Amino acid sequence: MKPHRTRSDIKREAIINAAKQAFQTYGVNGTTMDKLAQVAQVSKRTVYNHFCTKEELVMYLIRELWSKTMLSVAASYSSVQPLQQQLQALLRIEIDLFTGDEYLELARVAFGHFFYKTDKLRDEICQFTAQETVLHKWLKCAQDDGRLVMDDLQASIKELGCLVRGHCFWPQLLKLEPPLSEEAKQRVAERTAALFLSHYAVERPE
Amino acid sequence: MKPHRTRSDIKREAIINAAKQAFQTYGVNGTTMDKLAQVAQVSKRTVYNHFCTKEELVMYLIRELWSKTMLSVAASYSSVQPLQQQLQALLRIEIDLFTGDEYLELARVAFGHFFYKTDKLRDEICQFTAQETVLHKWLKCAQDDGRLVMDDLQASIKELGCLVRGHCFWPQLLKLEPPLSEEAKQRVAERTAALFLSHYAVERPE
DNA sequence: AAAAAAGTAAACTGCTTAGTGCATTTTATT
DNA sequence: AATAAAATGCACTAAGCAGTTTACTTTTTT
Repeated sequence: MKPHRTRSDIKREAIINAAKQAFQTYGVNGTTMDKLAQVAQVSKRTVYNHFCTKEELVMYLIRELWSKTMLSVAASYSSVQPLQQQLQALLRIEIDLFTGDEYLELARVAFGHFFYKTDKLRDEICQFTAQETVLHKWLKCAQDDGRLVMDDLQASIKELGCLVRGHCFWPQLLKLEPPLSEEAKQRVAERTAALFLSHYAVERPE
Repeated sequence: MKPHRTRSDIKREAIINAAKQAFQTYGVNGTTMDKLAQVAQVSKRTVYNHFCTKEELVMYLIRELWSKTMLSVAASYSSVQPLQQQLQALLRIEIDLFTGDEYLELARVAFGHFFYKTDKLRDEICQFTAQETVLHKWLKCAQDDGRLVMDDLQASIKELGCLVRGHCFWPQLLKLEPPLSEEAKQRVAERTAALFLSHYAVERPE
């Protein structure tokens, strides 16, 4: 069945796209509703017909993009595959998530908007942090299987997170460094897995 | 010789302190010049007598605090001390720098101000990044001494930086996590050094 | 074709804020 | 004590911006 995109739908989409782009480029405060309407090729009144206030538009964007980005991935531990190979693949998934345009743009809008409203930011972030469990589960399985020995699982997870985000998220969030190339992503996954495993993996000729 | 702090000096200092605090709390945009004058217990006109524009005040603060923060530390490699001990101490210095109130507050003001002016941010940051050489030098010495083997020195430095900043800078910058306690700082230094060395240090009974 | 729903343009309200002008008072210098 | 320098209070300008109102046109639905 055809969605039958009405004019209203088209206008709405134009507004959302314009907002996404403008917020990401100029920030929420730097984007006036007049400017936004102009970019969206839409009357300002139409913007207000779809979103009662600017804040509502901002929150809609953040939540909507967020849920789109958060398609959680399934991955499971294998007791036969080499750890390096498995961990590397897992990290690669995480890296791809962070380096995705959608994710980074969203993060920029959200952090820019919430930079001085840190309470709200925490609230919003709490609602999704539950997804961080893939790595967690895998590490636990590997530990139970006796192939990893970690005295403090939480700390080890954090170490992985720091390495990944430090390479492909924080510098890009502030545009201090350009986005990683495909090779660079792969390199980060490899090196990070190797570094991590050489500390936590038990010695065993494979 | 006595500095002879005139009233003018006192007022100026009050302005600077008020700005430091207000910018850090409410952000540059969230701090009006009227509010600032009120906090500083000073006439708004006096603020403008000391700083022609708000922007000038912002940039003064950032540059001034920056140079204060950047008292570079001296540290040298020893071929007899255990690597873990040396690296741990070096990391601890770095951690202390990042977790210092001055540094964090400055970073918040700067990032908040430059979040959507990334070109200017890069320009400003370029002028000080030369200081990142302490770790660099140490790693090179250890490598030349044959006790570390790193295929890519730059990448290894980055790994250390990710681990340190990921633990004690980024989350605190956005107030997603509270500042580290003294024990926590020590723990991060220990764990990070251990993780790093177990990958890059050559086997040798000490 | 008529009615309802949505969009448009432009002027307008109300509020905030950076920065100024000026007459007056306070502090520092000679 | 006289003069210069800095600080003050307060009204003011000019600009920007979220959100509204109005009178009118286009699209969708029935």
